[in-house]
Amino acid sequence: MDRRQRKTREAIFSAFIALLAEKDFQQITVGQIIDKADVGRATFYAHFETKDFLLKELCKELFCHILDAADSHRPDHRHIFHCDAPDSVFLHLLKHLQNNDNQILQLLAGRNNELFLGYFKENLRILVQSQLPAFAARKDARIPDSLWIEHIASTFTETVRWWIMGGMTQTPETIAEYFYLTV
Amino acid sequence: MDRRQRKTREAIFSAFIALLAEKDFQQITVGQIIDKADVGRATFYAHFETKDFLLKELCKELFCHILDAADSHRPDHRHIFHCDAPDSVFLHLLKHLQNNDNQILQLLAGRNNELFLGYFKENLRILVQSQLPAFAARKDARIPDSLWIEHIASTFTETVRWWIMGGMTQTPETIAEYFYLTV
DNA sequence: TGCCTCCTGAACATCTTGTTCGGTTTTGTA
DNA sequence: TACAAAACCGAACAAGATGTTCAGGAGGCA
Repeated sequence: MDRRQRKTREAIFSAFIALLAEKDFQQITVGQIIDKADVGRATFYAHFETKDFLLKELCKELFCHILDAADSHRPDHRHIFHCDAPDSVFLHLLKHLQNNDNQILQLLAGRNNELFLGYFKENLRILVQSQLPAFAARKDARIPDSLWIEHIASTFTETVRWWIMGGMTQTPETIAEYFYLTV
Repeated sequence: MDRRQRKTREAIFSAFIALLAEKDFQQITVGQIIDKADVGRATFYAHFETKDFLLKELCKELFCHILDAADSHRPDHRHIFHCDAPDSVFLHLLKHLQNNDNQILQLLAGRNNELFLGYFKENLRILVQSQLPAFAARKDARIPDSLWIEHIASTFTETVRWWIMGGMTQTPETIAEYFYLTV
């Protein structure tokens, strides 16, 4: 990719993230984004079809990355936190969050948290599916599988929301404990 | 309230609900609402400050009503379903939903489900708080109270979402059982 | 150097919002 | 029935956002 394209794209993303931290997504205008990013109007539309597409691309960059990273099938990544036990993937994820990878915290804690927590959960579902055996012991046989997956994914998401909204005063280990106690 | 005011208000609500069933909230314009409601533009703004306020008022009408109705402190309502046990409030609520009070189902199942499920959960929190004793037995002492409330409210909301999205093929009793098994 | 791609910035038509106002209809009441 | 108050109409309006276009300038790459 051309260096100019890369720089423009990054400038837009960066401006967008800054604006998302201070006002509602719906109230952000393309004019504000290009002002902050210091790019031409036509340039913006050359990169992103619309404001919603920009959001979608941003989410892709953020969550696909962090959740791919949490995927236990990638040993090159796992050793960073020395997590070997198969059921510590969620703890791993919490540590990533605390580390504030990609400024994801500002977005999950900011004015648009609902938006991003929604995307977060959406991507989480895949991870949960691969981790299902770890929860088999707690599952009552009467509960349908699809509901069980939803339940685990939303319990984790809501626990993370609670953690962030409360100022993240607990350690990732404590939050992971809460998660395993509630699910 | 003047009969004209009532009719106008109802026409706007009705048109709004119809539009919400077929397109995203953000894509609905005031022009479309007043066309469908057959009401003048100035009239709309005399009733609702803005489109967002209209949404808020609609939610108030829908959820405050259904959740007030579910409140066990109102015996005049409870006897409809003969629910005497204090822990059957949630089952009561599910029956209300199945009954499709106020066309609430179309909204919870339609294109804007996230929006309404958010409001639903918001109002649910108060109900959960009053029902906490019923869940005391399942609560591990290490879990903070505020997280516990969030967990119960979101588990119920997510169970309802799963129910509705799946076409509501189960009975309210089954869903209530799932809820008590997962929470 | 030279070509090609990308960016610029201003102009533009179009749409949406929320307000205003003179005139008309409806309502509740005397 | 008649009347005053209220609610509604609808057209017009300013302000602002969206997405497109285009001629010209600047930067990257070989």
